[in-house]
Amino acid sequence: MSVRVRFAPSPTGLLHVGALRTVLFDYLFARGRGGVNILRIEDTDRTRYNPDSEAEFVETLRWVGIDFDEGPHIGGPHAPYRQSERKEAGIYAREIQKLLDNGSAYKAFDTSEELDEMRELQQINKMATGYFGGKWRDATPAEVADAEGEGKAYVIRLKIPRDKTIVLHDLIRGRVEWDSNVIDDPVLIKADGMPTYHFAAMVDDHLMGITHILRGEEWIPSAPKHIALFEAFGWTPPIFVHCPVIVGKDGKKLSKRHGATRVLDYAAQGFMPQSLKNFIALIGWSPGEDREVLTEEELISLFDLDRLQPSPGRFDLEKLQWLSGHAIRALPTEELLDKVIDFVAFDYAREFHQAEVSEEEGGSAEMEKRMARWASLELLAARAKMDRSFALQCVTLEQERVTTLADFGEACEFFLVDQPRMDPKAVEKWFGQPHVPKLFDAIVAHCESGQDCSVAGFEQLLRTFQTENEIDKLGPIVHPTRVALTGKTFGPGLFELMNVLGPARIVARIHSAKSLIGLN
RNA sequence: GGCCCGGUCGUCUAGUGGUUAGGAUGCUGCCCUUUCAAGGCGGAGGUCGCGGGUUCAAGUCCCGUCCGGGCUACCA
Repeated sequence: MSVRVRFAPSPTGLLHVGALRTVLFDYLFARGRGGVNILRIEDTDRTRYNPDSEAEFVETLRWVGIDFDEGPHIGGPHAPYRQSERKEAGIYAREIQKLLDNGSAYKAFDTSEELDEMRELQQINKMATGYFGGKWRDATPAEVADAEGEGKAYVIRLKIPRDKTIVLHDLIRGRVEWDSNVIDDPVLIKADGMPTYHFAAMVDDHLMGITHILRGEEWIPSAPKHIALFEAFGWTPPIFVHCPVIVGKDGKKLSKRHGATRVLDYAAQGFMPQSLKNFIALIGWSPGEDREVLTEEELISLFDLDRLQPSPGRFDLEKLQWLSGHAIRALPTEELLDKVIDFVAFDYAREFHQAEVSEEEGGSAEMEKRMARWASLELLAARAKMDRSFALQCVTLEQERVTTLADFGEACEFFLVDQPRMDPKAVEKWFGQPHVPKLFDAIVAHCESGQDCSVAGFEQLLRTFQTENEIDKLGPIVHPTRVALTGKTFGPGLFELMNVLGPARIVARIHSAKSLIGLN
């Protein structure tokens, strides 16, 4: 039987990294087995419905490079793929009738006040809370008819069999069992006629021929209800795969406190999809053989449900950063520049860098940083348009020094502006030495006299200056020059950087450096 | 409270009765070098949550225990 899996988010908000991991596994598993990957929207809760959510899912998944074979956006043999539409099509009404007819579901007319009261009583008596029958599980047809006649609202519940052992065979955790007497009767159809998750998801999984249900481990406690439901229908359940969750640094559920949770925020911060996928896949799964840096193809061919781990994993941003830097270094420079240009054209990245930043994420200081970063990124993209080969040289020189696409703006900034921002500490440290004025003059003279401005030419210039002035190390020559030209004490090789900058910019910068120390 | 899941260096992990418990990240030292990176080579970091058992032999099997997490809605 060929593999059919589904990602079934409920459209209540953003697509976060925890959910991404589940879809990633779906996708990797389906693609590696020549299977089918399905997107289904579980919009059965009208109160929490968010109309922008589905577009967010589709957009995010497209960015990350996870595609589907069937779904609301592309159709398919089991359409519709939105549960609200499936409800309108009468699918759930048809299926629930089967259960009502065979006696495994019943109508319950309890009011929410009555249910609250029941739970309160159960808590006081330290009993398990839940609906274990009430007066409606075994009500006579006459009682039900009366209540319906009075026009009372009702829900339809599943009649969980009593005195049985319900067994879950989970692919990751093995056999898990429950005494059916501790499982309460779940609502299948709400009073408004909408199905609950329990009902809609399982009915759809069966109807759509889903072979493996991949979902978060928070679903384990409701698995017995789902198994009982399949039994009530007489259907064979799919294989359950309860994936471990991703948690924050403190072992608690991932939240804003731990950094970005929205997948698109990682896109906006300049991480490339492949790095994110590589990183996320490695939480809870490993290919063995100590392999970690994997291409898309390797991920797909190596991925296997058998190697999933049961324990929750923490989200380690530093490892993502390493993977990201690694991916950037592996890219041919032409391609890398294109990615940077695309990144600057990416609407959400711009919005992210220009948006208000909440206090817990760093407040106005962080916001200023982001805006500055974005400004320098736009400068780079603009330059690339006018003079691609210049931008390419800048990117090449910074390639091994950055971890995300977003880092290129700041890294390349000194190449792009008229006058770089000077680090006052660097100025103080390196401009005071006695040979510096003479050094600056030598550089200006070299540039103005049209001498060799290749990498080797600049190297020779500075090395000659060193020997002529009997300075025992190259550092005292390189550092002041670097500060004068870039404003910083770190960056690409000086000779390479001078070569890219060219004589005109060098002369201008040396002049302003001189005026900074009162020499002009 | 009840039910369920989990527990190997800080973190991600390899490991399915016999290994000096391996790799990666992070930290750190050295090399390279004009700086910062990158790269190369090292180092520290683990009483495999704890206690019992089974066994010649236990991270691996069994029991107990502790800690962490989840669920306990007409949310998903």
